[in-house]
Amino acid sequence: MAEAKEESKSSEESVKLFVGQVPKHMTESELLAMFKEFALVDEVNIIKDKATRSSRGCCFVICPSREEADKAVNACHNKKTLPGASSPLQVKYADGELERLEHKLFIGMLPKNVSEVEVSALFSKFGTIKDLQILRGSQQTSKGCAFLKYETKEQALAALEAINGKHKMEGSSVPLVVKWADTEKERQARRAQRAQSQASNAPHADSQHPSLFGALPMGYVPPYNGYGYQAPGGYGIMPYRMPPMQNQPGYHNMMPHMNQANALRPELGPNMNPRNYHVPPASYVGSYPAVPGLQHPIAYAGGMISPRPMSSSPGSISPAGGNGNSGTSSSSASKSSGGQVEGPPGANLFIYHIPQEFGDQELATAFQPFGRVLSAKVFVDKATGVSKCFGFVSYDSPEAAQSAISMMNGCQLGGKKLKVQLKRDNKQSKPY
DNA sequence: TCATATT
Repeated sequence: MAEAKEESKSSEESVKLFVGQVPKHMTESELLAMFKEFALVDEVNIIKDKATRSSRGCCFVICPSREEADKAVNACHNKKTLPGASSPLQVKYADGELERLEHKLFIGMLPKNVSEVEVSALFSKFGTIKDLQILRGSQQTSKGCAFLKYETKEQALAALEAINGKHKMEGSSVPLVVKWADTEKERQARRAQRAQSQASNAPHADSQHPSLFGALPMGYVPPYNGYGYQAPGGYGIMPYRMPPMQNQPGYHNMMPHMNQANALRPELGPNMNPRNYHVPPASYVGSYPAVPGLQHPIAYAGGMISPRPMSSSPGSISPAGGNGNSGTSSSSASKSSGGQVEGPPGANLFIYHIPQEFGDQELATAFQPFGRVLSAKVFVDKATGVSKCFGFVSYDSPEAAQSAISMMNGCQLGGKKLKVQLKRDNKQSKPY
């Protein structure tokens, strides 16, 4: 009441939390009310899909202080499951937030023989050092870089500006590098970037000098011309100014090399692998409606699927009459900016033991013959981009899903047998 | 082995 209207109070000490596992139907006020039971909260922002404006199932929560933020985290993270969610709330500092709060510095180009004491002596001129660690390898040998935390951002900034590129430690011909430490996100990006270039380059190309590599900043451009250390060893700085990472891991571009996999690509056609193309039972062929480019749904049936009589009406596998599927695989399945499209109850499949090299496209293609595929998603590890070998396929009808189960469950694809089941249903029937 | 998503 007597409280002044708090506009955007994104002050230095307010803290942003990221919250996952938020049911898409919840509103910001509902969430605000809920979080206020546990901590002071200034604001809740639901994260929405740019295109559809619908909730992406997560939100940001702004707390006035770190203490309040911690209260919210401790009370909610993995502790509460909101109605309709499949797993408990995920409540954590938003990307970059911890780093921003800690004003952590990275120090590079340290001579290997320099110890904590010497680093401390130099940097304590700018403020009280809260934390300092020199990175060391197996024999405790210094990696030539360190992380350092001050109590305040101002102290860190002062040190950064005074020392970066300017101060040479005794016996060193090269000035120290001081920059804001990478955020977790940047580290992940770098990791993924490296994994990717490793996958596409010859394995001998990675002979970077480790300490130099670690010292080179990715996003930070110093206010002066160069660091001074690029000349001596002839190491160019240029390669480190990388473009934003490509989120598509290299294997997405790999052609599946198994013959069965090729058979899954209508655009390649079964004739690419005549030896692997098995003529399907006539009854099945006859019952399958003529769809351009899709006339070989049984290609992978060849010897792989136990020839079971189709007990359900053959018509039920019709891919949603007259869809605009003009032949190639890349049409209806992969659309929709980010969010997965879910089909009606009973039309969504969970699939396990998907071959490692399959991506969304390949999965969609594999399940296309049984009906209109609304979405197909293979799950990949966030950091490495490696497939987790499971995923989801959604159809527009339960009949299509049943057909896919009967044809594809137990089907040997790659090394293992597919497991194809109805997706578990998390949503409880709406109470009114 | 069942949707991990950072305005």
